[in-house]
Amino acid sequence: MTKKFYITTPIYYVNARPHIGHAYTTIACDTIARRQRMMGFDTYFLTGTDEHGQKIERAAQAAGKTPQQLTDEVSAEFRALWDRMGLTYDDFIRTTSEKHKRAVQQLFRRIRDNGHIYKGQYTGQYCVFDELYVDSVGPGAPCPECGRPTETVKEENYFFKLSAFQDKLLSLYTEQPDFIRPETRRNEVTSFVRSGLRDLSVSRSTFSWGIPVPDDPKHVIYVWLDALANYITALGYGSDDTRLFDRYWPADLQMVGKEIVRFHCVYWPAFLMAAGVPLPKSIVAHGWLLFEENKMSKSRGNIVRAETILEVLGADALRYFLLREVVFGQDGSFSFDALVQRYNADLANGLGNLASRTLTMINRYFKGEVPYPASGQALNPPFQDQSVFPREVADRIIVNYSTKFDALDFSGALKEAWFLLATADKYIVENEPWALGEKEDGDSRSRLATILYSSAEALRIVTALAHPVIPEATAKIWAQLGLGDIKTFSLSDLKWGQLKLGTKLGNVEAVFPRADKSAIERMQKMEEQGRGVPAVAEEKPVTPAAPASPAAAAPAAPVADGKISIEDFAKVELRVGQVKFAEKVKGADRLLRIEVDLGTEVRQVVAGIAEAYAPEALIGRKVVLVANLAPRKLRGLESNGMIVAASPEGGKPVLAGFLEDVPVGTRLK
RNA sequence: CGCGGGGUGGAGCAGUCUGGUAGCUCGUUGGGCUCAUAACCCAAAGGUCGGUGGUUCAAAUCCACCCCCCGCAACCA
Repeated sequence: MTKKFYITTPIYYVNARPHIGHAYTTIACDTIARRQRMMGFDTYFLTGTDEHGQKIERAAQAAGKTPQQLTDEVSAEFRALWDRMGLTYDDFIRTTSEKHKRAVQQLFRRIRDNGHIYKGQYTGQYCVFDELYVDSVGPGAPCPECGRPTETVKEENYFFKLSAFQDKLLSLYTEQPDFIRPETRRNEVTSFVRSGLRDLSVSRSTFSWGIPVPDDPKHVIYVWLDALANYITALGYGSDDTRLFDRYWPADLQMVGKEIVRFHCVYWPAFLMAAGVPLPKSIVAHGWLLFEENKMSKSRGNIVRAETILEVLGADALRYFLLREVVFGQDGSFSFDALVQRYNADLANGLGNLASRTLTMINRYFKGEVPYPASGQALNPPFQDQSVFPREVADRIIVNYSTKFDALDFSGALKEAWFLLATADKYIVENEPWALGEKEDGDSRSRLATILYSSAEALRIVTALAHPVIPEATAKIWAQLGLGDIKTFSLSDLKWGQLKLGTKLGNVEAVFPRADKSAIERMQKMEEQGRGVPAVAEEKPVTPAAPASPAAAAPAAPVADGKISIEDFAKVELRVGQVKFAEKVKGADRLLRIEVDLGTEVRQVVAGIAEAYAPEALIGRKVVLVANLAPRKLRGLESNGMIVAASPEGGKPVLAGFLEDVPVGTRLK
């Protein structure tokens, strides 16, 4: 019986449009899934979208859409991008599907019937952004996760007895160390659980965009319970047809971003225990992708979309870069420069060039047929040592590659494979096949045959190993080697010497044309054009995982090219004001309390410019004020407007002003 | 005492858990080769591994203290 392998990505929250961070997670899973298939495992690969919750409800409202319309759109975008990238998921689950909804209710019932859910009263602070209850803080306190103000809620809720699972979870982490990888994340989770777990509210009655609680439809089920369940509902848990569930559950590997480790490593196993469902074997957390050392965020305007890279360099380039450049599990850095450099050095000059030189010579010297190595087997030829390819290097690399790949050290595994490429390049130069090609004698011919056979064999092995990572190009090289469809090759059989003599080569052409500087410029330009107006303050990093991106107003899709209409601009009321009074806000480094005369009234504004301006220097100065901004409390002081300043990256703010005199109160337009 | 991540040749990083000759990629310089996508190969220069102290036969690695940088938050409507 073949062994099965079930792998999942997080389901992506549809409040953010897909970007390179989502792609990173999904590519990693796709690569693992491809390798498992090639190794002969019965593999099932799940991804999808998470579509419920208050954030979505509000975002839809802001965009003038129904929640279903919004989620339909964004979910389709994810799916379209995955298809365009050729990702080999077996199912794409949506939490708004009927199948999922019924199954989640089924799961809820099971947990409740098992006595792990009770009804209680909750009064406290809630962060809409993180869909998180915040314990032991006062009204208006900032969310400990994201810092946004929490909202006070008072509800009658259903509670899950999470506290009862503390010991079971701790022993799970101890007895099954691979349950959380890498180790640093396991330590974090362990100390979190050890510090004590509170019962978890698992229903909401303040909004309706969710799955109704069975027998009590005033409530909807907590989005995380809803979302996490996707991993089993997609397999048919809680439905009439549980064949997939029986075949694939428990999951072998569940990939998550480091920011949602807690949900997957604490809540998820607790829910499953409560329902009497077996636990997944391993939750693997990866790091974040930074852009040129900085976090990607909408407000920075430095989010990179996968489409740009696909367009210019292709999916393989992106896949290779992400898996080779980033040490898996740690944060990694993305930049167009680094991408193009990797592409040229490793793919064009490395794999592509070895394929090109090897295949060209076989075509030229042996009319396109893989030549017979000397002495029949080529593997023990009578030449001086350097004519013999060091096949033990190949044997060792096949083993090392597997070991590292299985430990999820993609970068290390690829390094191994590329060492074989370098070995082959060196081997070719040392043996100068082009010189032998000039000669007609039998010895030269058989030496030449050995050399080219060996080069082709090294190429074949690297191609097979790299196929899960760069599927398109390796499929082409495989065909150029005359080996047909690489999908039919069984990776577990890979070893030196399998290349059949006399194999007729396919058409040879470059698989990785070199990229020049214009590629970088093109990608940068595409990103600039693709960027919309930065949404409201949105500082969450680009993370692939579920509730990744945020802010209610975010997906209120701007006009296609990111421009706004004059009407949109007119909504912002900018007026000239004069500073009447300014003082430092006590206990704050950067804040000034400023009274600004608008002609018709004097406003109190709190501005974060104390580092750049002394209070007394501001008095009498004319400034530009956003006059119709909603009031906001800062350090306990109400701020009624925003003073406009240039905010250089990393520098101090510089106030906007006028070179000529303007009357106080004048509107800017 | 806010949380987290870092400080290793010019650049970017690995190595730190499990002490034992400091490694990789790119770049630079010189040379070789011409089969190949101006690609490939060889060689060289370049590091007191942030600092101080400790443990040890031995410290980039373990311990203590300190300095600096970057996110995030407090306070940037």
